[in-house]
Order: sequence, then C-alpha cells, then structure tokens
Amino acid sequence: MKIQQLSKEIGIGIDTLRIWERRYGFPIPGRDARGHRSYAQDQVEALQLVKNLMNFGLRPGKIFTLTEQQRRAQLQSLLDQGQPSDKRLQRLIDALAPQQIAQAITAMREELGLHRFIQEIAVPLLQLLDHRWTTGNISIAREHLLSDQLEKLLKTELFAPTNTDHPQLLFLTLSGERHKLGLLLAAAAFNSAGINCIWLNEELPLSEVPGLAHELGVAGVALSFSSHYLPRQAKQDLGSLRKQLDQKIKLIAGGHAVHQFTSLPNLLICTDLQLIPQLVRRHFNDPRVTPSN
Amino acid sequence: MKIQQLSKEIGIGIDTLRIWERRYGFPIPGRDARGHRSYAQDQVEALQLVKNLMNFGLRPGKIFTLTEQQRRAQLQSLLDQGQPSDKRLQRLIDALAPQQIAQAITAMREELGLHRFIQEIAVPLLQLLDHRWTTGNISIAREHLLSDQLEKLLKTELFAPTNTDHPQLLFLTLSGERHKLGLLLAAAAFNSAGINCIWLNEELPLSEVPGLAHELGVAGVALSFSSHYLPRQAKQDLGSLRKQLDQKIKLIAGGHAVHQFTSLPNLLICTDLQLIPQLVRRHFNDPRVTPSN
DNA sequence: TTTCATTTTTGTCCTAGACAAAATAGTATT
DNA sequence: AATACTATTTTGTCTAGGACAAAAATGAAA
Repeated sequence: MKIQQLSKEIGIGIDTLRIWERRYGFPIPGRDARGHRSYAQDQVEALQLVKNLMNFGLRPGKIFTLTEQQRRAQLQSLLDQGQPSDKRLQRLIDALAPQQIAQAITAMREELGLHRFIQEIAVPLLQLLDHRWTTGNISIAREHLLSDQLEKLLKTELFAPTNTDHPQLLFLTLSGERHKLGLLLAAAAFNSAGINCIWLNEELPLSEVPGLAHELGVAGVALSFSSHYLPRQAKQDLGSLRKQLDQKIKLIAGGHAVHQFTSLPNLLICTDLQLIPQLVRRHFNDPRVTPSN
Repeated sequence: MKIQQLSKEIGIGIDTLRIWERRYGFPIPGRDARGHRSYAQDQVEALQLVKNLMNFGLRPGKIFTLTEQQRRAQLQSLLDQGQPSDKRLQRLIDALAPQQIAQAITAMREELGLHRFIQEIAVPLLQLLDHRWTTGNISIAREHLLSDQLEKLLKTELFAPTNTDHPQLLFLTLSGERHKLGLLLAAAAFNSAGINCIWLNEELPLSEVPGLAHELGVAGVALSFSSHYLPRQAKQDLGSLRKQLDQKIKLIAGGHAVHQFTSLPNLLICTDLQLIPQLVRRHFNDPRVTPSN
C-alpha cells in the first residue's frame, strides 16, 4: 500500500506519516524498487489503532511510548468507559436481513415516538456501531446495512410533513465529511422541535455554502464534523464560514471534531442532541428573532 | 488562501500545484511572512479555468501555452459542442428552491410513468448535469440540490412496494465510487421490470461483497463504475469479484468505466438502461433460473 | 484554584531532485 | 490505409531533511 492510499484510508496526512517515521520510528514501511514507502497490512492495522487512540484525545508522544499490547489495552479501557449495551440494540445489530432490521426499527419508532426513539435507540445505536467499528467487531456490510435502514427511517420522518412555512435550517456536510448520520439525527430532532429543515445529502465545498444559504433564505446552517475531520480544519472552516455568512444567519456545528471548542462568536456548538429543544426555544422560537429581522 | 485549501477546493494535488509553478510558471502565488504560498482569489479562478479545460481532456502542456483569453475561448468552444438542452430540463436546472424542483420532478413522473420518466427525463438530466458539472457551468449547490431531489424520488419508487418475495438483486457501489445516481436509475428500471431490489447506500470494500451477497441470498449483484473510476481498476475488481462470488450469483456491471469492456465470462455488462427489460427477460424471468437452483 | 508566561510537542509547509506511468509521436508491418 | 510496436516526451507523485508557528503541556505567581 502506497503512502497516499494509506493516508486516505486512515485519515492522516502524508507529511504527518513521514514525520512520525522520522521522529518516533513508527510506522517504518518497506520500500519498493523505486525507494518509495510500501506499507504492509499489519502496519495499516497498527496505525489504525494509533488513530483510534488519537480520536480519544491521546497525543502521539504518549501513544508511541507504548507497546502495541499497551495500546490495545488502553483503547479497550477507554472503550469500556462507554455506556453498556442495550439488549434491544444487540438484537438489532445481530439481525442481518434488511427486512428484519427495518421492521425492528420501525416497530421501536412506533412504540417510543420520535423523540424517545432518537434518544433511546438511535443515539446509543450510533455509539454502539462506532464502538464495534473501532474494535473491528462488526462486519462492514452489517454496519452499512444497519445505518442504511436508520437513514431511511430518519429521512422519511424528516421529509414526511411537507412543511408549510419557508425553510429555516439548512443541514449539510462540507466536502470531505462523509459521516452524515449524526447530523441526520440532529435534523430529525430539530424537525420534531418544530423547525423546518432542508437536508442536503451531498457534501458541499465551503465556498458554495453562503450563496446557497442566502438563495434559500434560511435562518441558519447546521454542519457536523466527525472525528475524522481535523479539529483544526473544522475550526478554520467554521471561522471562514462565519465571516462569509450574513450575520443574521445562524451557524450551528456539532460532532466530535468540535467537541472541545470554546464557542466562537456567533456560532452555536451543539454536541448533545438532548439540548436541541432547549436550543430551539432560546434561538428560534422567540418571535422577535425570526429570520425576517 | 493556503496551498492545502486550494488543493482541496480545486481538486489538484499539492505536489502538482508546486510542480506546475516550477515547470510552467503558473500559478505564481504570493508569499506570507513565513515564505509559504498564498493564493489570491483571481489565481483560484484562473486555476479553475485550467481545471475545467483539463476535464475536457486537454493536457497541461497545451493549456499553459495559451493566454487566459485563449483559454476562455477554448472552453467556450468546447462548451458549444455540447448537446442541445431540452427546455423542460432547462427549467428544472434553473429552479433553485427544493420545493419547486421536487414538484416539477414528481409532476413529470406522474405524467410520463416511471419508464418514460427514466428514459426521457432522468437519463438526459444526468447527462446534462454531468456536462454542466465538468464545465463548471452550474453551481455545485444547484447540482446537488437537483440530484438530491432525483435521488429522493427514485428511492421512494424503489422502496415503495414492500416486496413480498425474497430479494433478487443487490445494488451497491465499491469503495471509491461516489456516483450512485446512475446505478439508482438502473435499480429503478429493474424494479419496474419486476425484480426485487436491495439498495445499499454506502460504498463497500470489495472483500465484503461476496459474504453479504451470500448471506442475503440474492440472485445477483449489480455495480456501477463511473468515469472517475479507472477502467483498469474496474476490470480488476470485477475479475476478482467474479472469482470470489458463487457461480450461481449473477454479476452485472454498468457505467462509463466499463463501456468498452469485452464482456468477461459470466458477467453482464449493461451500459444502456433501455436494455434492462430485455436483460431481465433473458436472465431472470425464466422460472428454471430462479435463485434457488 | 485560576492566570499568565515559558517550554515542548506536533503538523504543515519549504526546496529541489528522481523516476515511472500515461500520452504522444514515430516507425514498421499486415 | 489501418494496426501494432517502439521511442520519446509529458506529467504526477514520491523522496529527503530542514524550518517554523500553532497547540498543548508545564511551571510560576497571584
């Protein structure tokens, strides 16, 4: 595997990979006939482990002093601090046929109502999926099937009530951010709090956002930045967006990459879906703060 | 604008930008206090023009001998060779508000029926979008809004009849293939020809496909490879897949990258949606060739 | 405990050179 | 003239090791 593929696969810059090799002596790839780096599969996995630890906030300097066993143990203990898994979720994950998954999901949604469904099923399910994913404990196919069905349900919810009013919030991810499910949950939550949402399924370059937001006349733009998005980049993007965007248009950001941001001026950071109703009450339901003013 | 942002924005590698500067003397950015490249807005636009010309197959060596005026003229003349646009499509593309687009699309679908809608609206629309896209002649936001709405309609069609029988065809794209709309059209066509389809929205690594197909018990797997997928890679992937997959499971491939393939053994190449009904009759409707045998 | 200044860590950029894969041009063969 | 093969040019991606600012950690003072 060439350095570019690896960089894309793991989500670590090429320069970073090279300087890690120089500084920490890891990973040390083989070389092909040209002298170019060539990474073996076990190096890829070892590097994924490092990346997973970094996603928990550990820094390279710490990680690279550990042995591989210690890294595994560390990751495991960090993962174990997560919430215990629910039996219903367990059943969902084990079901393979899409029909079964779809049935189970819709049944739960009927039983609990949208709000409780999001809080009690969807959010923990996403976390559990992420957990299994980082431990390699679920097949990619299963994971995809499941998130597919969840996405389908949420979109149905989101688009079902053809909203009478003009759109208020535009939901999208920036180019390079491929994790949309969390944002979709947020959109559903906003929707159930009475906000009229527009969902843009495809990733958009930063520069296109202000124009679109303006043309659609939305009152706000909501973005999410997953753990694969470099926090620094996210900060920069948000800053840039805030500058380009009309001051009246609210900017809402969520996701792991913005988790520890001290809130920038005129920017709402929302890393907990439970806070959405409150956020809506504060910033959207006040008649004096409608999009028209 | 820093070199990394520019690279992301235009879609040209950092190394490439630097070596263009060395070789062709363009673009020559300013430098900040650190000596780092800093690109002005007009350079970004000039570079976008170059990228657009490259999308038509022109090579840097040619492009950089031209003046900026000549480049514009060249692009314009290439643009003019494009197929004439349908007025209905024109109207669709010009509509911005998602509600308008959705209304127009559903109206056409009602009027024409699914089959004619696909042939007369969806396919040319996709082509036109692609054309506008490569020439930079449509805003990215508009393009995304439109394909979003189209996708929504098609998925509704595809999933609406909760099919009674077991699934027969699994539709998916491989990792790295992000163009799904064409395949979605194909799925809709198969569906309207009476085939029970499963749509997997997320890209799947090659190695996961056989296992999933087997577990779902499908009679076939359908993939598409857009023009962005290297034909070599597509060929290799298909060959590998054919080897791993149970011989009874059909393999169907479509898209630009497989357009000129001499059909591999036991592999159906389908580059024209109109041929789908015929294909279904030949390979799926024969009761002696059901998935169970 | 909080606040501020200092040190360490870390990622991204720099230059300039090398080389293979892809594209083009040129030549020979059916 | 069309096809196949070879040589040449073009082009993008890699290499090495150095530099430096932004972020994080540390330590000192309030």
